[in-house]
Amino acid sequence: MNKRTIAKVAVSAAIYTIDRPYSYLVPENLVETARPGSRVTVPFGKGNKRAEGFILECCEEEDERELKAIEAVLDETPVLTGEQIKLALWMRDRFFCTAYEAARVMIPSGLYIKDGKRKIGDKTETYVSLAVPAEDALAIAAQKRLRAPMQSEILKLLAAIGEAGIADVLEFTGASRQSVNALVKAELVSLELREAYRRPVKQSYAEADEIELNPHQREVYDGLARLMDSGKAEAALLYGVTGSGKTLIYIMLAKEAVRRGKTAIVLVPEIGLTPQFVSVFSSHFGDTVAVLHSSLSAGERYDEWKRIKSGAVKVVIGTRSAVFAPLSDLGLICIDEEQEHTYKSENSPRYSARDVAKFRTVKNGALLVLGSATPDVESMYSAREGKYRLFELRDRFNKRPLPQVITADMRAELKSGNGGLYSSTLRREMEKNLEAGEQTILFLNRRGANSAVLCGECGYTFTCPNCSVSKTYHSVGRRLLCHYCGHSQPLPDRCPECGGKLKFIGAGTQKAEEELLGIFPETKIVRMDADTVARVGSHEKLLQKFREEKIPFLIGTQMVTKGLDFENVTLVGVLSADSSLYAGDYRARERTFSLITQVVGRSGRGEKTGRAVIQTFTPDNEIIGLAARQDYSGFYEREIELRKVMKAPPIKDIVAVTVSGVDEALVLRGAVSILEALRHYFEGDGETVVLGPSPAGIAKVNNRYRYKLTIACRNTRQLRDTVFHVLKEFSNDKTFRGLVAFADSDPLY
DNA sequence: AGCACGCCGACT
DNA sequence: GTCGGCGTGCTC
Repeated sequence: MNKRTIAKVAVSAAIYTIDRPYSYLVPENLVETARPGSRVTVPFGKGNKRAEGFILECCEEEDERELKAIEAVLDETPVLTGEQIKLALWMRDRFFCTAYEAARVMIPSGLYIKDGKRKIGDKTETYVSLAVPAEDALAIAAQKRLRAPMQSEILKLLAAIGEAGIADVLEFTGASRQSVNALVKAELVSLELREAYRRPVKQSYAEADEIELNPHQREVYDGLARLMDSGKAEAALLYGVTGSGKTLIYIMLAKEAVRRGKTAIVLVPEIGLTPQFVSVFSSHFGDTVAVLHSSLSAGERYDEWKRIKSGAVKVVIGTRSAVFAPLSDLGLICIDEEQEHTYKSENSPRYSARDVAKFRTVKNGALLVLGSATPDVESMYSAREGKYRLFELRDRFNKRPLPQVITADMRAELKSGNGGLYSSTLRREMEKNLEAGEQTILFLNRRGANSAVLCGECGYTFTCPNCSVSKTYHSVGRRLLCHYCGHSQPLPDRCPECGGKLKFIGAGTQKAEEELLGIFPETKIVRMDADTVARVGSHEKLLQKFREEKIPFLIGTQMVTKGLDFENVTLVGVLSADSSLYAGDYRARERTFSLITQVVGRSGRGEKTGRAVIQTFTPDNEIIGLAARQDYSGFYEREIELRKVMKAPPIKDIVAVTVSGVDEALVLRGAVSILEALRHYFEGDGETVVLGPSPAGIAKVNNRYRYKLTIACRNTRQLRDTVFHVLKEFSNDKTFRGLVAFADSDPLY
């Protein structure tokens, strides 16, 4: 019997219900390069279609089984680390995805193959260095001063700094490439072609002063830093009101991790927050900071990833997927605003960055810090149960008092004949601010920033022909498009039904701006929505304008709630506090509380005390009252009681199963069949409840109807195995041919 | 999912 | 006789 080298491969063509490590023969000539973590191409299925895969494991086997062979190895060195391979297999079990899908989110798309060639090439740069000792170089420089002044300058520069990129050398000395060539010929300097990195971060940053923590921050920092001593994995919830200095704690902890030869990841909830984090971290960590998020160009992302893998990076900052950064010796992961739903992926792999972070910190004996001003009820519950260490920062920076909050009753406004967006209370406060030359932020509690279009005469709306949603208007190219399937059409001049005039609705920022101009005709306003952001290029630029030109008003949706730190903002207006309250899911109250609390915290971050006006039609609503008082613990106590009654998380876990297909009746029958199968398996276990089917939040996407089942359970290995089993049986059931079913742990809705 | 194998009806 | 319909079952 002969010994063969076998590779276990995660294959791209394997769908969820048939996914497992597939064994392939490693041909003699590939034994050297086929290593765990490398990508390969393999034949798969009856037609031996070419598929891509990741090698999970290599082993020697005495086996007679007829095996197919690996076709080609795509990487000279493995793209996945050993830890990432383990993580991919864990994600497969935990998030109902294939190992290939899990592995694929860990590597930059720039690595992907097109027409047999990599899309993104490696960038190289020529480096110049001295070929002789520095003293000799200086002596020669002195000789050459008159005959070859440029060469002389280059030698002096290199004697001072050792080596530099050729572009920098030429720019700094004003020399031309000929001078460098002459020096090379004279064997005084040498050239070297080196891999260069496309950097998304500007290279120059002022070095920061030492951070000085106040006694309270110091105490919290010491407690957290002590957790790093144990060498065991630890998880902590850092609960600190807005402006209490959580970012300083992250920086200090990252410094401590680096001092111990470890590395750190800092996650932020949205791209808009990365620039300010990157700039403050760069001023402390210089070039050893890398940034990862989805709006980097493919080249930048690829290069940051390479730089991280090379070991040159100590601190990675980024959004959700940055949790996969291939850092070795990970010592710390901080997740800022940990309650944000953006940490959960809505498409496969449907992972939660918090859970992935937990996995990685446990595997590395590292520290996990979840930071928030309004922690997720589930995280606070874990902290109170002793699963996380709890740390609190109670004081705002410089002991600034919290803003004074006024609730404006919009019912009363309506009765007294004010049907507009601004209450008399808010108008009065805005007037005061205008007079005092102070700035105001107005927050519209709406999701997203795009607007829908309807006919002002017959009420015709533009709905997507494939999905059950309204199309949104994009000023770029003046088109209407569907966010779910991408269906797009030019905006007609008139209503296609009655020829009436079209009206823009939606986020309402435009309307809020118009009405505000009606009240203060002379004033300047910065409006932040998809339209204006697209026009100026980035929302950074709009904020800069607001800050630098001291524009009196900033109007926006959720993008104004986070991270903005403007000293001169002393008033915040929440125009419609109620609108997120009645979404119907168990997280609606939590989202509303968190949103209002955060936006109110934007006020009064400088010397002057801030004010906030919360406008509501339900001033007696408990959540609005609690947010107005910034009373998180009051909110938590009530909410946890409700969750106990509702058997919602954290008391129970939720796993959702979604069934989709073109034929709505069949989808419904399929969902019922899964429901019955699940109930059959969970019969008599006393804690698992299966509810549904109900139409999904967006009932139709891409002409496919979607129905959902909700399993309230303990999300254990055994439970997930059962769900997997039921989904597998379902996919084998011919009566439901054409339907697709998938499961999601802790879905958003 | 995607593909081949296989067993029944209308064609040269 | 044979081309091709899509029902069935497997994927190293």
